[in-house]
Amino acid sequence: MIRNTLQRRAISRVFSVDVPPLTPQEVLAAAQKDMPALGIATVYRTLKSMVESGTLTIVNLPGEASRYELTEKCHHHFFSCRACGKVSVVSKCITDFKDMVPNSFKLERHEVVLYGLCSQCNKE
Amino acid sequence: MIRNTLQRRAISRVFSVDVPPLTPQEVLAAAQKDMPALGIATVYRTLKSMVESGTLTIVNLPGEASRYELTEKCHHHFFSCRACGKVSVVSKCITDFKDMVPNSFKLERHEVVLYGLCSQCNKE
DNA sequence: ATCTCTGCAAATGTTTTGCATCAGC
DNA sequence: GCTGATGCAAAACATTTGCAGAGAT
Repeated sequence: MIRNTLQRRAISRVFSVDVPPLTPQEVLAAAQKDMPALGIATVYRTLKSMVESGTLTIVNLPGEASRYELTEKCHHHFFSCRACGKVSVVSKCITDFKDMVPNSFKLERHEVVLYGLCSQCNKE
Repeated sequence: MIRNTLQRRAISRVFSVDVPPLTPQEVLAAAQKDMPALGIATVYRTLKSMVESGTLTIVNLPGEASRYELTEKCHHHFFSCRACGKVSVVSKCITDFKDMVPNSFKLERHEVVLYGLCSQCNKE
């Protein structure tokens, strides 16, 4: 059974507005405005349970700590330059990944990371 | 200028055979068979330069440390279950991602991570 | 009253960095 | 000989966990 605590409500509230994917540290800082005594361990524990319940989704950017965002938000895709390491956001999405997994799986979300050289490094 | 040292040759050799994506620790252990005094810092520094030169590619699995593999090897895609956390390998790959980036970019590789419920957790 | 959740601090694991020394070129 | 590369140890982060006490039900 999951209890409805002040801490969990403070953390949920952070994600109720329009925010970009956040790191656990950023979630902590934002939620501490409501709950100054909040600890980082609770943030990690709460984020994990919100991922398991499907409310949040982990966003993995190459070379960065995991970020979390609302599952319902439109997803992003990334391009990572192997030379300068810069990550850019890719808007277009060509979809239909359904055929990639067996029918017994429930496909909820996909994430695409493209690798190569960005326009800057491609010139040099 | 990049020097051709014993350490770099030992690390390169690890990747010359048919191996799965390796963590830096695994690379260290394998390369130490040739070079017992090799340190982990050198492994990290060498892996980074091999990624920048395009020889190696980083493979990011959700919830695991970064792994490295030869860029020329056929790529993999992953399915990550949000409930049990298990990661499975997806064989099929359907899409063409060329249209997702501007022409000024050089697209060399893509990685797809699918999220949802695996067949086990989907039943429950 | 029970039993989960929390905060703290310590432990764990990964990756980076400072620095003196070593070795390619 | 110059200068980049190495090994070590420490530092910097990210994340998890043990535990005793607080709080939700």
